[in-house]
Amino acid sequence: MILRKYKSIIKDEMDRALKEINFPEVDYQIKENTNPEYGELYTNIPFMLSKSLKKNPMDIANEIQKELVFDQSIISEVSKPGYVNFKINYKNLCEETLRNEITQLKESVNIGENQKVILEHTSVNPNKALHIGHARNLFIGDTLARMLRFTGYDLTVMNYIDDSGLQVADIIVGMKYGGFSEIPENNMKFDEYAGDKIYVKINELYENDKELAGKREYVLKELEKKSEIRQYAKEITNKILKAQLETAKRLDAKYDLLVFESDIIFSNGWKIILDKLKEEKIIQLEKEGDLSGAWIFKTNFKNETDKVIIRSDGTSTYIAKDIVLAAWKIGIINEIFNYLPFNNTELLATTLDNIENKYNFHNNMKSITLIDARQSRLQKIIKEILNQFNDNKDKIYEHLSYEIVSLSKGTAETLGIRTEDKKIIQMSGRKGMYINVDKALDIIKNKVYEETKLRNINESEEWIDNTAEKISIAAFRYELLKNDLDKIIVFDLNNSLKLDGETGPYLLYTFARATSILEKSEFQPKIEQIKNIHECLNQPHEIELIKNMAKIDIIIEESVKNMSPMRIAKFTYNLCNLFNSFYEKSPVLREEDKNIMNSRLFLVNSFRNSLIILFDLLGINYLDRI
RNA sequence: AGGCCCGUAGCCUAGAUUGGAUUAAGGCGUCAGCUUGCGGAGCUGGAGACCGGGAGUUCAAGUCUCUCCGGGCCUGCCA
Repeated sequence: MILRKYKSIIKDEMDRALKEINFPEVDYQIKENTNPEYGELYTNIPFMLSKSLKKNPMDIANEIQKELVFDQSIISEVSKPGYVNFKINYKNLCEETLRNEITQLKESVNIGENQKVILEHTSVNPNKALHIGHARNLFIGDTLARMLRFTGYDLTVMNYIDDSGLQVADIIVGMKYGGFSEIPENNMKFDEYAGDKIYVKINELYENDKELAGKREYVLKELEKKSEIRQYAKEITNKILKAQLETAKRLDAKYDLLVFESDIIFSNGWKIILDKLKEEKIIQLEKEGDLSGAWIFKTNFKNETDKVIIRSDGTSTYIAKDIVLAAWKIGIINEIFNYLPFNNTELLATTLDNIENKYNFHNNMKSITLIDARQSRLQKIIKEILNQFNDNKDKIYEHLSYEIVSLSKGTAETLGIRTEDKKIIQMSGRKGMYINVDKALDIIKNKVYEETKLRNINESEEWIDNTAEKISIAAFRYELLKNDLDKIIVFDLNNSLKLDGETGPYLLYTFARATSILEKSEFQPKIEQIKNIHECLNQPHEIELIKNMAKIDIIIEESVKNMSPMRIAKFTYNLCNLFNSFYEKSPVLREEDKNIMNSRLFLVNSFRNSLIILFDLLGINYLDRI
């Protein structure tokens, strides 16, 4: 719509010109300039051609530039060692940017073209409450989901529920044989109760109670049969899951589909996959050695040990279920589930009940699985196996990896964790070394509540509480999104209580400022009523703000292509930063020249509209006042 | 031991895809300012980085290659 449009106009004309002068084809790009002095865009193709043409870049640049023909909105210039720069007429850029409309923007960034994609995130074992590491997964996943939908993908967001694993078994052992009550004490949230009170304690008890430890193996086996214990476990895990989903809802994450591991186990999917694996000789029966009698997958990777898929006793390993799930996602096998609303909500869940199937979630063009970096090896193996199926053609299975959240030494110590000489502490659900999402949020909220109250003494208790809740979530969300996926986040409670600088509250504050101006102005000007808006908004800080707003389409496109929520987060922060400079330097309501005032007002309104779009992508609820 | 990831001011973090042109950008902290002015959860300015070390490729390297150092993770017939 804006800068992206100019980029493609320039690219087209460049292509034409290069063909005209008969230059060899190279894969070049139109890039953004870091220094606005040289114009908005440039190309470095003269350098790329310099060698093969045996000419110096400056001459090539001149040759190209002479051939280029644009209308008055674009000026091309050659500068120093051999760049061709493109300056976009500020009048055009300014007017087009300020007229930003969401429908137009969506159209211009429609890179998905309705392609069917499935995104899995969260996927926390239903035996404990979400901790802040899970929150990172959830925030990244939910933000990606918003980005993919915005750019026109036909997306399914799924949450995988491992309801038959060892971790669930621990809770069942605790309740059935360990003497733990099925009802939490003091109205504790059920997921928190299971995780904090049972999971941690039962693992301690195993140390000295061999019989209890034996029960765990028994329960685990029963979970894979249609047994009474399985039925019981289903009830318990559903209660935990509901509690987890309450937290997810508080964090503003939305899912379309829950896939239960137990439904994979009891479906015919595994049999189909197993036959295919054997038939296509992807796995093979080991005849001798340590793994004798097991079916294994030999990896191509250097020095990797072979992966057991079926144990010598005939049972399947954990990875087997993942292969079925992955194969289902990209349509290597047909639909194996039916679907029912979960807990009477809009959220759907898999079922094997024989009902009419109105939905179809398998067979996606692309599958994105968001799991932390520790599972990279396993995911690599799954991808490798999928690649070997004959009927896997052009489908993409992608593991989107992100680094974990660790605790700072100080924060770990406040939890009573012995840190010894370690600088950062890895969380562990089993050892009870973690910070619950709800608790972390409550701590942040207490602080935000005080700050909000100070600034809004006349507001109702309800208003303050609701506002504090929203600000806290924005703070938490931004905190976990602003780093790139490959960076470990060291979580420090004191640090996350910061409400200024590059934070969620700063974004909300900026939004409220912009809103406040618009509320106080008597009318909203139409751009047609303003004379020469580009001349009224011609101070450096105004130009910089507008030019950055013009980049929104490019940023959204790049963020999606690189699966980078961080890029949108940083862009939004930068835009707010520029707006606050504008706010200090260009008074709006106090400006005496009516035309200038209206121009600024119009800018404020456009900026606010841009923020609404960006906040929506980031999952931040905007507030007109904070 | 092998594989993957990280290393940018005191601390944290950007610097995208495919190397490109200002004094390498921002936040925290620190120092100095700004409010009878549209919300100070803000703004302006200062100090603070030879981008972990070294070598290489290139007209051009924070960015690519190699190597070394430091840190993290993974490597189960557990899930």
